[in-house]
Amino acid sequence: MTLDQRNGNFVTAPSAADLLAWYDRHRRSLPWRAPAGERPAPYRVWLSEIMLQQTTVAAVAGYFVDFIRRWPSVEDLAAAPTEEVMSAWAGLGYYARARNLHACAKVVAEEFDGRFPDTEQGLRALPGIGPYTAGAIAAIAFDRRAAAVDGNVERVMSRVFRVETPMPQGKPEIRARTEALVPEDRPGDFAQALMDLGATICTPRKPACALCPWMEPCQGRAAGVVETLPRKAPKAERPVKRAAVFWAEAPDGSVLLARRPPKGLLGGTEGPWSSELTSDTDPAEALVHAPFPADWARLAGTVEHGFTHFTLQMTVFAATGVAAEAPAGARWATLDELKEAGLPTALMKPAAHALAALHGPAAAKRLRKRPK
DNA sequence: GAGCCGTGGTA
DNA sequence: TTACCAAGGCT
Repeated sequence: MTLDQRNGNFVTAPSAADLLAWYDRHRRSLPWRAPAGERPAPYRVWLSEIMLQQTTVAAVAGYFVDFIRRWPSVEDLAAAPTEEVMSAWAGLGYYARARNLHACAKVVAEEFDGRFPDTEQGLRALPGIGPYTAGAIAAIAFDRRAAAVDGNVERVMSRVFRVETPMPQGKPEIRARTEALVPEDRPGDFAQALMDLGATICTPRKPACALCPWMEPCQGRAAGVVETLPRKAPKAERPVKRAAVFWAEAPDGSVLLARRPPKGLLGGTEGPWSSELTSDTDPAEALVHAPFPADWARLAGTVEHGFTHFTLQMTVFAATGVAAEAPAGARWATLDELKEAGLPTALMKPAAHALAALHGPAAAKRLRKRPK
């Protein structure tokens, strides 16, 4: 028991044992998790943790199974062409993760003989692995006494300890609080238990406090401020930017696909030719950005896509029966090849828009991803 | 440290 | 519809 100076309440500390007991009864079964009491393969832990960065469990599950089936080991993944990895990742978002994933696989396969480092510090040095992911892999795959502080843990800890300092200023305190709680025994289960608690009980809205193993010691609940935590500064509003997308079809029905530069927005992905997506392009002056001269027709309507920091409004220009060389960095591809290439959602939208306009809605539907 | 970097689900 | 947000990392 300690005294909370802010309100004079006596509070008991949350215990790892209580959380682990709850976890033993309520742990989620997930594709990357080993059965209770077993340690999952580091490759699977790493792959899942990268995919789960800022991405929901539901979105990741299918991709994880696909990747494991296609590349069962880190050596297999390292040996794959980068283009294939990018295609397999298409639709998951944050494409720098896919580039770093492949780079990391190569380092592990070629320099570490296929074995992941088993310490936070060693893991932290690999591409795509930051403080959170290093802690998660060290704890889950190697049972190291490491804290894995993600958005879930931030929420749980800010509530249990009533940390009212706004993020990100409050992060250091939350990390310290978490590290102090990690048990010597079962640190990997502790990390996963904390995430399960955040995902299923201590949710952003309407947390199920009555079911929480830490209801008793929760200071946020005692103060009646649970749902207001963690505190965050208001986000800046998203500007709208305009771009032109050029859908070109050759006489044989193949379409023009361009590979985007490796860094920046949608870096390394393929899609229809377009003006620079991050600059604001007036559709009335868009034709200067076309891949080649042609009889470009502006299609009716626009296509919108929301990114984290801006909304993109795309005007689609189409040309059919085009007999032209593909510009450098681009190629003519059949629609089957386009599906194989995998387009980011932002560019799948204008592609579907063009197909629907030129060939009817049925043609656009064929673009949709099918379960393998 | 703050901006950049996707996507789909939810209320 | 808008707004928030989900197992963050890089620059």
